[in-house]
Amino acid sequence: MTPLSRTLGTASRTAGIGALPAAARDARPLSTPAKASSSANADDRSRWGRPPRVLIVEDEQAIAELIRYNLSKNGYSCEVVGEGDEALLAVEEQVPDLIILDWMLPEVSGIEICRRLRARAETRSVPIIMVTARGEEADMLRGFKEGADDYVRKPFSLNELNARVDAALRRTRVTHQAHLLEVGDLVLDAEALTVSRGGQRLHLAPTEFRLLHALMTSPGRVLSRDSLLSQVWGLDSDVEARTVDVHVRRLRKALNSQGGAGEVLPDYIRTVRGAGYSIEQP
Amino acid sequence: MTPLSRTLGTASRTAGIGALPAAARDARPLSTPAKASSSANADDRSRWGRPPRVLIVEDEQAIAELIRYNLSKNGYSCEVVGEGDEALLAVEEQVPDLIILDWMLPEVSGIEICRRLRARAETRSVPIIMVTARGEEADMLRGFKEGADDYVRKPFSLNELNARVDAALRRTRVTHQAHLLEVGDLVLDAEALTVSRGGQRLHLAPTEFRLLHALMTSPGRVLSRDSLLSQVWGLDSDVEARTVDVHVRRLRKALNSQGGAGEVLPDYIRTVRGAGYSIEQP
DNA sequence: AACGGTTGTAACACAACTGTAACAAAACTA
DNA sequence: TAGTTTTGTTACAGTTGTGTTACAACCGTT
Repeated sequence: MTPLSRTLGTASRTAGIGALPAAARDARPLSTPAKASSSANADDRSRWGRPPRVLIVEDEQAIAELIRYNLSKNGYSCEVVGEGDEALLAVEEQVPDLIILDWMLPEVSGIEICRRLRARAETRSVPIIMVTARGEEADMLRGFKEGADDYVRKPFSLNELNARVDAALRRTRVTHQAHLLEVGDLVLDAEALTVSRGGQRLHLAPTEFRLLHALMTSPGRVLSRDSLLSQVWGLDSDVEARTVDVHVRRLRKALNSQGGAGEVLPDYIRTVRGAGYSIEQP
Repeated sequence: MTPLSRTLGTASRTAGIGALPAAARDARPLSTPAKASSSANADDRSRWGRPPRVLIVEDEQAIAELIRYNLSKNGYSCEVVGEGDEALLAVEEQVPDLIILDWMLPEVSGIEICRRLRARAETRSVPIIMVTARGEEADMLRGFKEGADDYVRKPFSLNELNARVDAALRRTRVTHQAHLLEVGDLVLDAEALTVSRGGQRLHLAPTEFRLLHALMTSPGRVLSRDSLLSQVWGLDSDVEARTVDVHVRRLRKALNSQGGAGEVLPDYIRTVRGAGYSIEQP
């Protein structure tokens, strides 16, 4: 009944620019294009909604501290324990997003911890990065065999460790944040903020663009209206779920009506009744 | 960039990872099967239903051959290409389960390939292991940033490579296959919410889909109408038991009447008089 | 102040889906 | 074989979910 009588909480909405306006200035939380920055910091924060939690299991204080400092600097939340038992307790209390595990521990061996973690359902899929003294290949193989995800030799480069931590965390969230997304002949460039189909440039309104971006980030997967609302409109928006439908309609129109002619192309967006929408090759 | 460390004999590997619960925030009651497993190779075969396919992108013939030999010996199916273009073509033709990518390629650089692969929806989640000459740390960081999953320095140990290949595939299995249910040539994807028989996509109504999902969760097992009612309609529904029959009928129709023709395929759903229904290969 | 592009909502139309009842056809029992 | 129980099949009316359109508010620009 009441047409937009409410005040927009944030005045941060950008509208019409000529060519392809978009979310550039519009600091929408979840539509951030991939940044060329080195560590995944801001990126990971937005993906988890909180700094990823890393558990460091390392008995040599100096090294532990080094790792902790380094990761903290990159926006991770770290906890350090020096012994295997403590590690298991810490995990019991709160399951971390990633574990950095020294192989040579005083009491319970790294391998034992690894095995225990893999045995439990809650921790089965938590990535484990082993750290061990130089080239003990047998150890390394053993570690992989027990279900470790990655392996770093001491002495290691902090950059390398960072990179591996980022990679491991990225994997748990399957999507790699690339700035080019392709599905069939649909190409979305999250950096240039452009979309084209079959080489032909399309014009999308900002919301349409973010919607398409959300869909193309996980192609084939069905996204519910709620999920899209939080991705496209932000977690704290009071927009009706049906609004998504209208924007899907607009997006479809923009994608499928090539040129100005009345011709209609096959549809990329699939409606899944009772569930939501997904994008896939028609 | 020649030397490799010697080939250690053993091919013994184990992997003890099960599936992790798939979060389906959209649909109604869904549950995921969890299987236990032990041996990696036999396991990999059974998970994929075929030997995992590995694409090796490496211009130095000797090294390529060495890797190929080694992986083949361990039950992987390998394809070798020497250039970036070829790699992209090969992937176009058939998406491999894993890619081993040399960083230093003659024409198109490894990084470029990596980027291209990450852009395309079909290859976005294929794990990539980079291989590069001695500690070019900058390269490594770059690689991870572009979405590589792992990194191996030349000269590398074949055992290490094997271990990393296994670990990467194990991860794919965990994250990727968790939401796939298969019975015969029937495949249900709980994430994409799709069902196909013999590769042919089928259309199911929501209730039919949930019903099939319930049946496929425990193939071969007979589920009573009550049990199906609670799984599909929820524990607190006041739906007649006979309604199940009607939906089974609809589901059968959808599954067995391929295409639009009048032809009828063998039936996957078995009626057990006095007990209920079960799904199994016809 | 007017304007063109954009956005969220409401309202209606339409197609798809759902549960039930009723009858037909098996399957079992005696 | 006749009688009984269980399942298959069909039709239908009510319900729900989506597509579509129109519209007023909004924003930045002119």
